[in-house]
Formats: sequence, C-alpha cells, structure tokens
Amino acid sequence: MGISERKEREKSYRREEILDAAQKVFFEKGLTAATMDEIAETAELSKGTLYLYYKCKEDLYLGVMMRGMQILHDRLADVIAKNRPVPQTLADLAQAFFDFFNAHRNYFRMLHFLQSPQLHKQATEEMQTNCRTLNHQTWELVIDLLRRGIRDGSVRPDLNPAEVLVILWSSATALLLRIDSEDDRWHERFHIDLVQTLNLSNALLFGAIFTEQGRRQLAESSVL
Amino acid sequence: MGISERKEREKSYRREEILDAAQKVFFEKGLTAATMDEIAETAELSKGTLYLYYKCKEDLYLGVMMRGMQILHDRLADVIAKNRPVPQTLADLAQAFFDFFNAHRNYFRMLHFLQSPQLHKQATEEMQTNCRTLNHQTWELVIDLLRRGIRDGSVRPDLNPAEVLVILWSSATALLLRIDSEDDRWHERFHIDLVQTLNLSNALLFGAIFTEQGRRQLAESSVL
DNA sequence: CGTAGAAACTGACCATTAGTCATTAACTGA
DNA sequence: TCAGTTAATGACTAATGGTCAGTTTCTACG
Repeated sequence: MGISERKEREKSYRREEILDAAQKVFFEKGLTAATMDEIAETAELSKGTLYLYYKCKEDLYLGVMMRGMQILHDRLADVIAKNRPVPQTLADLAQAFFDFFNAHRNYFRMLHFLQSPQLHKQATEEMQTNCRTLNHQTWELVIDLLRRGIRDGSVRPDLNPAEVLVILWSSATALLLRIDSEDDRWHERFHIDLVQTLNLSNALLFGAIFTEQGRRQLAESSVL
Repeated sequence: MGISERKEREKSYRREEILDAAQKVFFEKGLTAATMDEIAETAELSKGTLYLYYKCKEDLYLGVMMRGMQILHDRLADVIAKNRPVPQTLADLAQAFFDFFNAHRNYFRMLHFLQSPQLHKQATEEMQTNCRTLNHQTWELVIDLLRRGIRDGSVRPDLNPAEVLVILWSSATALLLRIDSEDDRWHERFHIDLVQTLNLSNALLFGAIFTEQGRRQLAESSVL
C-alpha cells in the first residue's frame, strides 16, 4: 500500500527540511549560539516537532556536518575516478580538499566537531557512527589509491598506506584550520602566507612518500 | 606603604585559588559541562566573587589553559637550553611535546580552544592576547632554533623557518589530537598505532627539512 | 459519510545555568 | 570609634535545551 511509503517519503523530506533550517542557523551562529527556538522558527515548525525528528541539538549538528562530509567525499571520489597517475592524483586530492575548504567554509568548520569528545559526547551513538562510517569510506578511497601507488612503484613500499593517509590528512586539515582562523596573524607576526605553507607541507610530504619514479611522474605532470 | 602591596598579593593569590578550583572542575567536566556554581563551591567562594576576578567563564578557561601553555613552553625551553645540535634538538622537542601530552593530557585537551573562534569568541580580548603572546613566544623559540640550524648548515637554507615551524607544529598537534581521541579506532579499523605514525611523520618531515649534513647529525646521535 | 484510533504537531512548561547587583561584611586610616 | 572603602554574598533574571499533556490532522473501516 502506497500510503505508508508516502508517509516515509514525507518523513524523510521533513527531516531534510529541518536540516535545511538547522544548517542556516548553525552556519550563521555556530553550535553554541544557535538556539533550537530559532531553528524551529526557521523551519516553520514548533520546537517540539524538532525533537520528534532529532534527539538533540548535537544530532542536528552532526546531520548538517554529514552533508559537508558527503560533499568532500564526492569531490575526492571524482578526483580518484579520473584515474590519473597516483602522484598526480594525490596532488589533485590536495587541491580538491583546498577547493572544498574555500567553497564550503562553513561545512569545513564543522568537521572538527567529531574530533573533540567534549563536544560530541552528547550526540547519539547512532549519529556518531554514521559520521565515522562516512569518514572511513573517504579515507579508504585514499588508502586504496596509496596501495595502487605502491603496486605501480610510485609510492614507497616500506610505508603503511593507512599511516601515510593519516599523516597527509592530519597535516592538511591542521593547516587549513589555521588558514581559516589565523592566517592574518601569521602574516603580520611571521610574514608568511599559510596557503603557501600548506603547499610546502604537501610538497615535503609528497617528496618523502614517493619513490624516485613517483617524484619524476609528479614533476613531469606539474611542469605542464 | 605595605598594605596596598599586601592587598595586591592577596588579590593575585585569590586569582590563583580561583584558577585552582576552575582547573579541577574543567579537568573533570570540560568547558561546557562545568558550571560556575560548581567552581564557586570548589573555591569556597560565592559565584559573584568569581566575577570580581574573571569577566566570564571563558576567561577562566583561558586562565587555566595558560598554565598548560606555560608548562609546555618551559619544557621546550629546557630542551633548547641544552644546546645540542639542531637536528637532535628538534627530535628532543618532538619527544618533549609527546611527554607533555602524556603527563598533562588535560592541559593538552584545552589547547585547541584558541583555534576555534566559535568557542573563544566570548573570552575577553585581553585574555586572548595573553594566550597568543605566550604561544608566539614558544614558537619563536623553535624558529630561532631553526635559524641556527640554517646558519650551521643542518637545516635547508631555502626554507622559511616560520613555515617549517608551523608545519611541524601543526602536524604534531593534529596527530596527538587523534591519538588522544581516536587511537583505538585507528587500531581496530586500520591496524596502525598512531604513536608510531607520529614518529613516522616526524621522521619524514625531518628528512625533508634537514640538509644532508643535518640528517647525518641526527642519525649519528640517534644511533647511540 | 462518520467515527475511532493513530500519527503528527504544538507551545506552555520545567530545570539548568551564565551573569548581575543591591545588600552586607570586613577592613583601613584617622 | 567611626566614616569610607573594598571585598564578598546570594537571591534574582534572562536565556535556553528539552519535555509532555493536549490538540489537530490524517487514515482506515463500518
């Protein structure tokens, strides 16, 4: 019978509508300053209704955050799907991450929520698991790429791909975070441009994880 | 006249007592879950009195955080004061940071507060400035060391010391943050030990920023 | 139709808590 | 001893996350 299906559709549509409202408010105010009353008003619903669809404020936040994670995942998957040589693909991934950072700054700022137990402790286990699963999927994409690089001789075979991933990912996100919040200060105080520093960091790490052949491949394609 | 001086002493002593109480509560509960009432009770003062000494909850938090930053600063300064060769000193600094992370986990967890405008926006400008100044001082220590390394030929002269600092600092803190909150998950899911990964990260970056001579120096002293 | 029952929705209400301020207590100096 | 200053108090306010009894809307069936 089609009615229960329609109900399901409406229900998940309503969930998305609520996320739309939450996103608007979280983007403007951040987690703490955003209020459930304002989200309810933006969604043109009563506060009580929000709680029929999401257990708590933090779950709403994670819901919005997952949209951002999905966008990032898709962008990176696109890059990998192009199937260019591994070294060039890694450079493209770094660029895609940077593009995501610029195009979706508000989502980027939410991504660190998962990192701090202090903050996400209140979210439901289920929501946290959903986020982490998506995270892991994205990481697996890159790990697979690194494995390919090891097989084709462009990535050092003595390195564990998962270790390489977490090193690249951590240093990139840490520097982007600084670019987001401290770029001016580093410019004034130390006369450096953190975007340039991010490129340097990637160059240093790429140089360290590629084989001689991998470095040659990257240099050739970068020259063009 | 000695009385006004004694009053000053008592005032700053009281400020420290309040920080002691705040520290205890923040360590146990974190910023959000800690309440001013509990801090007041722990300090055996009324809540109103807290606000005579600190403008807001966030200032108290930053006050406690600065204690941690000072400890870290002192540890790193100690290492640098030993005046070992630059490459070995950098390795020692990495180890000292890791030791700080282990010995003062609660302080470490507070350090990321400054990074997120969402969070520290409410703290007074003055308190934020104090924190950043201390931060800069610590960074200057390392930048000076890197300059020395460039002069003595152990660090690549084509790199900007401030850029090298922020790369090393960011990747180290980012990995420590993951070790703190995600070590188990990385172990289970990807079968890697993030502490080992941190060492790998440092090794890769050191290899990339040292000259041939610097790498030799490090290898020699590490062998011992 | 009409109605019983289910599902969706509401907003007044509660509990918690950051921050305030009029009042009180303690101290100082003459 | 006392006027004036400084320190401390805690009842109070406003804001806000979350709840739930009651209302409305929808569905299925006689």
